[in-house]
Amino acid sequence: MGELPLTLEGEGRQRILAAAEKLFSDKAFDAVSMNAIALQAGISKANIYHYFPNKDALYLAVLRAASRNLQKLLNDAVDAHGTVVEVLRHFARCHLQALLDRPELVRLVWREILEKGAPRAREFAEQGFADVFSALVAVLESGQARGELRADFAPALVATLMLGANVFFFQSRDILRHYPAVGFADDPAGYDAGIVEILLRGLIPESSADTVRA
Amino acid sequence: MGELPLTLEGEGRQRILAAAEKLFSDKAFDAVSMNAIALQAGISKANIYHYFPNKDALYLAVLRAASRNLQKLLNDAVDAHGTVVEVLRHFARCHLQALLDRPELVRLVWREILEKGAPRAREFAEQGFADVFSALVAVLESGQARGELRADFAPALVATLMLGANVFFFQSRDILRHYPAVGFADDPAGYDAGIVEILLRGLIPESSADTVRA
DNA sequence: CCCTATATTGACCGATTGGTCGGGCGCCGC
DNA sequence: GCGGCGCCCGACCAATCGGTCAATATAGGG
Repeated sequence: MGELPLTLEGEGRQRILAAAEKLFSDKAFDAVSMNAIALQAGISKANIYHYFPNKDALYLAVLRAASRNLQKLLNDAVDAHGTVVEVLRHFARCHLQALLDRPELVRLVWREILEKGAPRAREFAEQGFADVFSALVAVLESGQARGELRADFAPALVATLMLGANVFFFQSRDILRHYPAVGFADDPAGYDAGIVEILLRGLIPESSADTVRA
Repeated sequence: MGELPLTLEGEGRQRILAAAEKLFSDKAFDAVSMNAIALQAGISKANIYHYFPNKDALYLAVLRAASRNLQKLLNDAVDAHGTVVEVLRHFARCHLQALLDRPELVRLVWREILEKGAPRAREFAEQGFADVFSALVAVLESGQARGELRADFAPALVATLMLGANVFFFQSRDILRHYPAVGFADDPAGYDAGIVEILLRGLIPESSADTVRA
């Protein structure tokens, strides 16, 4: 018992998980049949039940793995060094790149968050959200403490703004692409560079910035 | 033929549409059965087929109506007067309020946009997006032309940023609410006020704003 | 070689799915 | 009174759903 198998452990299990991940990321839970998963994995439907007790458990396992992988990806975007401004630039770019690199994971997890009627694993999907959000808030707070950023804004609000900018870009990229006025749909790095610059410097010309305060 | 009925026209039809709208906004297409819709509407399943040829047509009709209503709501947020800054403040507040007032419509339309596997009526759902986005871009452009806003940013980028801030807030409000650092989850007006202020004035203290340009 | 444990399968189950059909109910013009 | 027509329903259909089961293939250890 417990001896390490020389042949790939759980090779069949991984095949099933990969197939289910692909299908569940494209279509909703009820729109994906166990037959379709078996077909995609190249095995029989009954064989799935050798590894997973039922459809919900399989879905949960897929979401669990996706959530873990996504969380790891996104956390990599947070660890950076240098001035706060540099960290923010790095975060924005890496965060969006992570989303775009693994769109299946993002769609999978985000759909679970949006679904109002069937919270199968909502708390679990929210976990990835937590770490990134908290880390970003911490960065902003330290920026305020060091005097690199204004002290009169709520860090959580700016964190929401930045995350929202990236998530919204990810979600609506296909729509934005066929707008002539949008030149950044296929240039996520440029998008984030612009976003961060605007956030840092604002939209008001400096000469008239004081007129806003009234 | 064509005589106006004194009794409510399409009263049954409206009942079905309302029931379907409620269910389709909570759960995905395949997760909502015709039986459930009939039950919710208080009629028989067979009766639905007297008004709609099949499930897809019903869903399409629901999405059509929702998209139209949402579009109307959101367009109201755009028409405003005064300085560009005032218009932006008004837009942000009204736009988010519209989303929060009719969450069923938003979820319905937005799910259709996110679904990668079954574009039942994507183009149709995107229609609402178009008007709001264009209108917001126009506002920003006029602000630049009048010199009220800086001239060195892309209007479409800022429009994306603002819409994303609201949509993301709408989507993740339930998650944000149980973060202690977030005080604005139940104060959308305050959230948007903060967003707009940051966008206008930036995060950098004015004294050190020039250090960013390097 | 056999024995055991894991993998894998086709056939099958009851329940539910989207959709159909024939007929009943009620109202309005004749 | 009496057709006709829009509205509405219970019963039914084939197909598919998630899930079960008994039977096989496939290994590796003794």
